[in-house]
Order: sequence, then structure tokens, then C-alpha cells
Amino acid sequence: MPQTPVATDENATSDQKVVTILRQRIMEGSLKADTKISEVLVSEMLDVSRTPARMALQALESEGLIRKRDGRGYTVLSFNSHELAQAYEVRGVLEGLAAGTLAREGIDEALATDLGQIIEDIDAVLTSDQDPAERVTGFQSRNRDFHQAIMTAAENRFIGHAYQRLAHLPLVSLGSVVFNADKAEEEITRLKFANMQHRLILDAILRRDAMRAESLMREHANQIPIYTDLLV
Amino acid sequence: MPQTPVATDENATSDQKVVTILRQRIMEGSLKADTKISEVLVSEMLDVSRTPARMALQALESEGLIRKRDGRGYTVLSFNSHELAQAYEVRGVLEGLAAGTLAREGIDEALATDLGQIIEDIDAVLTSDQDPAERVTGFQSRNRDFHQAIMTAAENRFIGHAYQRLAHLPLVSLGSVVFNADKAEEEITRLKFANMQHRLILDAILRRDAMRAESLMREHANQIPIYTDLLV
DNA sequence: ACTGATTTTATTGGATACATTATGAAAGAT
DNA sequence: ATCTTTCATAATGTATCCAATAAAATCAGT
Repeated sequence: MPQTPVATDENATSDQKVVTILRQRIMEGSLKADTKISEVLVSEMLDVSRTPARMALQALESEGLIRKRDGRGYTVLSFNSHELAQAYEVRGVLEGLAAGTLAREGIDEALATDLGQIIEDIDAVLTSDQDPAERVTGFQSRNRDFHQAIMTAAENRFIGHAYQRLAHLPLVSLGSVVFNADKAEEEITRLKFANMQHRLILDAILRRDAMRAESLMREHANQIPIYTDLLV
Repeated sequence: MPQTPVATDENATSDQKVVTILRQRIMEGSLKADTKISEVLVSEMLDVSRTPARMALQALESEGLIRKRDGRGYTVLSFNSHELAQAYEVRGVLEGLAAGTLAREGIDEALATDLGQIIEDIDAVLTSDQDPAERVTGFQSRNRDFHQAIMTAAENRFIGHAYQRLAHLPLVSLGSVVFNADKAEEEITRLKFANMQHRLILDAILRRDAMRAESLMREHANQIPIYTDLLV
């Protein structure tokens, strides 16, 4: 069969495209748990040869999204709510460690103002007169910035590495989380509270209180509800 | 070139053999940091085709031992002592989380006796009249069991996943750690202290004191010197 | 009808040929 | 002498072919 180019986008290698597509399908749930996938299946489905399909499957396995069954292909793994909670716990200790490290070692002025700015932005968005859904989205975006900035600044490749995994989790298992307009205001209040925690965390870091920075961040990371965060 | 079978051992797939060999060479230092390795190089060096070489390189990259440089092959990554310390910190929080979880959720009797037995074994070995080097080796083995048992019992695949990485680190960067006969007794004393910590940790877990179990384990994990542990 | 062996089939493991790309070197022009 | 352009080389990306393997299905014998 002559090579038909993948109709995806961008100029990435074929492996990466396959990984991206499969990961997305797994995460959004169109590839359900326990589904069997084989090299040939993937290669036909996405119109690539077996080689990139194979690379992609290996990559996804090392990401923990699929599992290689002895002689009989791969199967999609599932995550129940208990496991998701576990993931959040791990994420909490990692972010806590990062925040503690920053407090211990101190941060430069640029980062301090950046973080401060993010907090201000979040407050501005949350108290604005936009549609609640938009306010939530605005929060999500800047919240991600906040956490990302701290993780990056800690400059600990092991934290980062471990963290990677937690960024790719199929969340559908929880019953997809739709924005509930009824509870909009309640949700906004929660987000305001979360931003207060941001303030406290930044404060602890600036005061070089590593203990407090760590435990605040850990607590904070465990609270953020699923749909306000990580998902890329 | 006709396929010459790899002269390694066991009945693993070729990928796995290549991964194992390369990982070992990187960890023991015969493949030094910044060394460039390419698919062809690996395939010629280990007498396999490019396909398994390629799979292996991808696997090692996802393990964080090598890095893909844009168009020009892979290079071996290095870890300085600061980064090793970081690795230990991450390991500490992960093991701490595991210990805390066990304390919170309780452990069954079998595990309790197992852990108790390990502690007794270590005490027995350390106070025996064997050669100091042998006593250290004995400690290493059972110590690994102790930590492994706790990590396994926590049944948190995310902890386990993150932990995997930390088990494969090239340690030569520190200047290889040889057993120093002069300081043997001093070292044995340290190990006795470490085992006392094991006792305290187990005790905290049995008393369901999650806080204490966590912080004890975290502290403990940071203390164990490099050559008494992880290395597989 | 049931059990064991054999054949078939689905699927991965591995090798190689071909395509593509990026870097480095060399040559020519200014 | 330096800059630019072109060409060569080395590396990866991709497809496909062949081999090995394990599960499933079929067939034969009791």
C-alpha cells in the first residue's frame, strides 16, 4: 500500500502524531478502558505503517496509559476515582516539594512579580462581570500558569519527570465533568478561596518559610477540583 | 548482513536486552555523559538491527537517561551531586507518602510481621561477626526489601511509576563509592541507626500515626547513603 | 461426545530498503 | 578573507518483508 500522508496537522514526526491522537482518544474516552489495540489496528486506523504505530504504543505504555498484554496486543488502562485521588496526592507532594524548595532557596524578583501578577489576574477575572463559564476558564488558564511557574522554577528534573505522568490521565471515568450553571456562583467562590491559597503560598515562599509553603501547596493541590486544572 | 543473535543471556526480546545493556553501561559509567549515541552505533555495537536499537533508545529517553538532540542522535545525560540530592528528595517524599498512606489505612498482620522480621534480620546481620563488607551487603539487601515492601503495599501506581525513574541513576558522577575498610565500623553504626529508624517507622504505621510515619520515612530516605541502597 | 494434537491465524519481533532531513564541509564569488 | 550557496554525508523517519510465537480453531481418534 503506498504511503498516504497522515491528514493530521503540524510538522511533527508520525510517531508523535500517533501518540497525540491516541492519547487524546484515550483521555476523552472514545478509546475506552479494556479496549484492545494492536499495531496493525493503529496503523490502519491512522493510516501509517506499523513502525510509527509501534513506537507510539511503546511510548503510551511508558506513560502508563496502556498496557502490553503478553502475546496479545495492548489494552487501554482505566482509572477509577480512587486512583485519581491517588494521582492527586502524588501531585500534591510533588508540588509541595517544589514550593518548599523555592521557599528554602529563595526566588528572584522577576518570579515574585510574575506570581503576584497571576494572583491579581485571577482575582480580576473572578470578580469581573463575565459569564461564569468564562470566569472559570480564565481561572483555569492562569491557575495553570501559577503551578507551572512554581514547578519550573524549582528546577528539579525529577519532580518534573514524575509530574509529567500526572498530566495525562483519562478523566472520563468520573463521568465527564460538565460545567454546572446552577452551582456557578458556588464554584466561583471556591475558586476565590483557591486564589487566597495562592496568596498564602506566595507569601510563605517570600518569607522563606519552607515548611509552611510546602504544606500549604500540598493542601491546595489536593483541593483543586478536577476540571479546574492540569488537563492540557 | 545476516542476523547474528545477540550473545546476551536469557530469553527476553532484543529491545529489552539492548535497554538493559545500555542502561548498565550508562549507570556504571562506561558510557560517559555527553557521549553521542546513534541508532546505527548501537545496532553495530550490540549486533542488532536498527529497529530494536531504536526502540531501546526511545525507552531510555523516556527513562530520562539519554536525551534526543534534534537531528543529531542522542547524548548521554549526566547527573551531578546536586541533582542526585534532588533525586533523593523526590524519593523521600514519595516513600513518605507511601508510609503515611499505610499508617492511615492500616496494614494487615502479614505485612506487619514481614516488616518486623526484616528489622530483626538487619539487626542480626549488623551485630554478627561477619566481615564488615558482608554485613553492609546484608543490610543493603534487606533494606531494599523493607522499602520495597512499603512502596508495594501502598498500592499507588502513581507513586510506583514516579519511583521507577529514581531507581536508574548513573552514580559514577560522584566518583565511585568504594567500601572504605577504615571507616567500616563507623558505617556499621550508621546502618544500625538507620535500622532504628525502620523500627520507628513501623511503630508509627502500627499506631496509625500517618503524620509521623510520613516525616520519619522522609527523613530516613534522605539519610541513607548512596551505596546502601536503590541500585538494582 | 470428548480430548488431544495439529493446523491456522492473528500479532508481535526484527531486518532492511528507501525517503527525508539536517548538519558540516567545500567551493566559488565578492 | 569572508560570506553564501551548494553538495555530500550521516542520521533519523517510514514502509514493508520475513520470522517467530502464541492463542484459537479444527480435525481425528477413542
